[in-house]
Amino acid sequence: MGDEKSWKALGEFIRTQRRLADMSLRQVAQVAKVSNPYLSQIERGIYKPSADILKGIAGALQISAETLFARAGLLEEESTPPSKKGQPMVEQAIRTDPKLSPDQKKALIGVYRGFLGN
Amino acid sequence: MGDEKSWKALGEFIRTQRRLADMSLRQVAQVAKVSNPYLSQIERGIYKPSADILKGIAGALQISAETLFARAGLLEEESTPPSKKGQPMVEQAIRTDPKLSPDQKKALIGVYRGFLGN
DNA sequence: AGCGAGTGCTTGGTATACCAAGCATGCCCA
DNA sequence: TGGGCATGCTTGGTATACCAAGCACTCGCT
Repeated sequence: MGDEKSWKALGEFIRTQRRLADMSLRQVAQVAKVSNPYLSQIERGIYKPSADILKGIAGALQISAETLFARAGLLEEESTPPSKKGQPMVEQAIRTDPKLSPDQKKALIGVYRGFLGN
Repeated sequence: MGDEKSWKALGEFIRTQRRLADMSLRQVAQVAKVSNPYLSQIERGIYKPSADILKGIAGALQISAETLFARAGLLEEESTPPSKKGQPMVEQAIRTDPKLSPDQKKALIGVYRGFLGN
């Protein structure tokens, strides 16, 4: 059922985030309350973590659980309830901010997109 | 880790929703691609369904997966109380962006304020 | 009554999520 | 050179999520 691929990608995403936060396997594992080998295996896509494990990992990495769920393909929707559908709120707000120069806007949006994991 | 109580409540919620949709265990189970005994046990709080099972059940009951995840206590409630007027649009948008971690939000806002200061 | 089809539940078993202990390698400092 | 100490990984085992088969019951129908 699980698409295999999603899980693999999820693992890589987690590893990336962990390295980005400059933390070791054991550090994250301890905070997330899982064993370090298991975390390792998750990162390599060998096992599919259950939901509460995912939540723990998200907490340890200080990223939102929703993000991980979405990455794992467990949430169908990109929650885009209000306003504009094509563009995220943040980008829209940045673009329309009169106090920012064009270069600054570009930089900010760049950082923002970087954070989203792309 | 899982609060026991949440899982019990989740099960009752699922059963309620199922009855409300006037469906039998087997019907929902088939659509959700789980066995009917297992679904029964989930409804009685005996087992904690994994995330993809939850997603399947949500689909079968035509309710959003997010709702179930929230019920299961897997998503911390975002509860974005809207609009503070004194705050710039950009900061507000950043703070309420579900895809950003707290640290990332802090960083982004930091960059933004830095730009305004120069 | 008797049966057929519906309901939810119990039970034995299998697959897999998850862990404790330990291995292998690399880095630092005496 | 060699012993701590950190890193990520392997392995054997346990707990539990999940299923197939079947039980006990109820409700219409004839």
